[in-house]
Amino acid sequence: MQISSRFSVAVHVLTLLADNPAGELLTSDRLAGSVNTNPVVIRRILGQLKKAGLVEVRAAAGGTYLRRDPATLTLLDVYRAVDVVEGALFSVHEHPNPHCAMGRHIQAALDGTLARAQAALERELAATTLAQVVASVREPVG
Amino acid sequence: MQISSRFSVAVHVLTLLADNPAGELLTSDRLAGSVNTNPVVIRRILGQLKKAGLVEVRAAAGGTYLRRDPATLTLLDVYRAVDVVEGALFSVHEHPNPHCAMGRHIQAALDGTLARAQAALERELAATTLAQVVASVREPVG
DNA sequence: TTTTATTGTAACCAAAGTCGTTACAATAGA
DNA sequence: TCTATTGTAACGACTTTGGTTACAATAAAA
Repeated sequence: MQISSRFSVAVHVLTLLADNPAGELLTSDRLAGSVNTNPVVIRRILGQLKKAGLVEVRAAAGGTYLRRDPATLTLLDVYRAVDVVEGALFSVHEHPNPHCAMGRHIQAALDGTLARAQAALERELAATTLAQVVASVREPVG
Repeated sequence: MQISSRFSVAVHVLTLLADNPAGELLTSDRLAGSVNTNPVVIRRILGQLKKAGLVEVRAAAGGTYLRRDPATLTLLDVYRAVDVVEGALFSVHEHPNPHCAMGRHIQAALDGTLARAQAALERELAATTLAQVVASVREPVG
């Protein structure tokens, strides 16, 4: 099982927007061209990014532009925006046996442990900004 | 999207085994009772744990016992054993547009970033032993 | 040897999520 | 008014998950 590519596609799109000359809009068709997918897939993701305030989308002779400073926009913001993991990353069995005290205690102990692992993942995402991604794209060596 | 409960069920089962008086076997029926699921689900998971050398399973008047020292068995071992994430945790779009250099570079930069996030998660899992889980179950306060 | 409890595994199902696609109304700039 | 674009609904094919039934293989015990 993998985390939906919605997240990586969103970062891809935001990177293109951040790299774009200021003020110029990119259409879902052009963005889809770079990712190589269907424009509707891109529009669905743009809808989520818009809802989270990361981009502004214009209809008609339209397109999208970035609404946040790439230096302060972290991958955790994107991760949250596209709603790729709702709540807990690790699923635990929903209905533990209520008659087994041992079982209940294990679930509780496990919850804490798994939450720490999830937090480690999110800390790493929070430590990476869109500006850093753009920089490493421009200079593949670094 | 969440990581399969196979992983948390496996840790649950191993915790029960570690807490069990030495030498005594637990059947899939009893283990299923604590987790509150079907014995076949447990047996499927035990099969993976056995394959990875974490447990020994006996047929007939059978059952399962732990084969590794809880103090050195980490949650990363379990995570790997149940094969809950094959390869990369984050999926990236499989077919980037080969004609878009920008797109290709973004994919490469993204791969590195996402691999770091995954590594952070796995480091945390590797830092937690089964013995620690057992201890926190026995003493819920700590 | 026979009996018996248990494992190992195949087969099937319903539910959910993903990703791509077609279609079309709504929008806003020229 | 014309036109390019967005927003969204609807659908399909695919995959994974978790539960269930069924039954042969196994090995301990009687």
